[in-house]
Amino acid sequence: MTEKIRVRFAPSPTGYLHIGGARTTLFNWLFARRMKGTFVLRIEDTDEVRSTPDSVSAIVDSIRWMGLDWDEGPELTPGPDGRYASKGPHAPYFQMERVELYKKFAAQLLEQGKAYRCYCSKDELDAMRRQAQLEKRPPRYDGRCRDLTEAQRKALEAQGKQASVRLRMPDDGTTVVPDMIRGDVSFENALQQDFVIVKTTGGPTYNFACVIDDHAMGITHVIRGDEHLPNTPSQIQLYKALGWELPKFAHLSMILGPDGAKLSKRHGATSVLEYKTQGYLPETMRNYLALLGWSTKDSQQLFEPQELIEKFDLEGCQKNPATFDPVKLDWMNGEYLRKMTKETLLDRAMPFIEAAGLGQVPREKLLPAVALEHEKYKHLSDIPRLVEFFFKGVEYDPKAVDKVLKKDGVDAVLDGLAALLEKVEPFQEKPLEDAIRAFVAEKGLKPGQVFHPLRVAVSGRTEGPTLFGMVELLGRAEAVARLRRAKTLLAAA
RNA sequence: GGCGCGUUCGUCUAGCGGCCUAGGACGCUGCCCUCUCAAGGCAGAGAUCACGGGUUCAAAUCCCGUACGCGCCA
Repeated sequence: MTEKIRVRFAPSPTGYLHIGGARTTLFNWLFARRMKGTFVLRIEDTDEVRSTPDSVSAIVDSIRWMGLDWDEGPELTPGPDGRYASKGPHAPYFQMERVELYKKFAAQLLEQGKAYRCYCSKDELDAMRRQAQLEKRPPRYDGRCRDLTEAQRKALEAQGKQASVRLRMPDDGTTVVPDMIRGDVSFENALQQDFVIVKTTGGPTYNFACVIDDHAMGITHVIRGDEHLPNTPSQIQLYKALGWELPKFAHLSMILGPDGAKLSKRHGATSVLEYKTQGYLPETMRNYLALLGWSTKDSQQLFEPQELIEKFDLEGCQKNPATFDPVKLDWMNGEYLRKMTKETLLDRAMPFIEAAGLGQVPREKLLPAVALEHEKYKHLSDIPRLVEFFFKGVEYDPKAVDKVLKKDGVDAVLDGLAALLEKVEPFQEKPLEDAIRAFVAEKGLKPGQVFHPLRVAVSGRTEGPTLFGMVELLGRAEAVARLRRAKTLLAAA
């Protein structure tokens, strides 16, 4: 029996959950579910100025909207004070509530001489950096506080100097990052600097808190974005200094915008929740994001939810970055929309239908209207836009009127049609079609000469659902009224 | 600037030494279906596998350089 795997997603609550974070969450979650392991959500809120409770909510809501869940981490909803409690055996899962732990290990490292206090001020460090650059040396900390004597430290402290704590890095050799996606990546220790683990404020740095928690929480696999790869040798030295076993690392390639730069705001929507409001489905997001940087041997595109879990593996992860393609996302969302039953489709579209002011329309009227254009939707938000003419009255598209209605003979056609629709019995798709086709033949016209004006008269536009189904759904009174209205429109022109 | 990562159709990717005249998907083009728009079906265009050297009987696949892109540290 192998060790049970434990993975985590560890966002900083400094904004919404963006696409890249969502993909990292998804991969961790898929891996955990696939391996029957545990998925931990840990909030890295050590950046006191930028972290906000709202961001925690945004992240929690985003992950839940995607249909993902965590086994340990914040509770699903905040308490009365707006803060989230933690659930799970390694609680708390907010780093600000774990500072005692970091202090403890910092003290231990200090005591063992594996870390030391550094009294350099920001100005001194800046000067050091400039000097190094001038001399064309790598701009790294020179280790000047490494071997201060007790007396020297006392003196500096007497001057009121604040100390940070730095980890002593090896002077030579290399640190190898064994990565499940990219293989062994090695870094020369001589080029690494003694990095800060505790800031002058007393707070832990990202790299420090991260290592302490990953170990404390029993994380076996660290699956995270590529941008953390250069941090990893430092973290590995920390594991060594603490005498801890390394987790397995897997660094995911980044997601790029269409211009090849890291995906960001200027490329359009980057927040997961924006995709929700734009009418994308969580299942689409999961499927699409899974394919950004991962694939099966046969390049399968569409996956059932369970299938995605069963087929996901780290071996299928891509080393090179992927460009986010909104066009393919749209296609995929359309696929998922088409796969739904019309009932489900309507249920899922309800929030959008209500937002469009159609909440009062009875479900039995909505359902056939929505179903009529089922294959056309790419977003849930398309639905109200495409069906509202059934319920809100016609808005004539001037172009359609010009092109289709303002033609010789249309006037008579509309008249004839109105008279015809008064009589067709029953007022249903098939009898309507038969009657109208008979009308076409009787008048010696081509079908298009009747169908197109009818469509525009009744819906206001040249494209839409199947003609006779649409007329049936409109009902006799409304259809006739719209034909007459279109006629007056013509008369006015 | 240093270090690291990456480079297969416009995009996502398959490929892990011979099955590749480089496969699939989105998009694109054409045709079919058809009352429009879609959806669907069929067909097609599209990648000298970044470039240059090696290694090998044989390289998209292995090695070394170069270029470009990106990231991290500042």
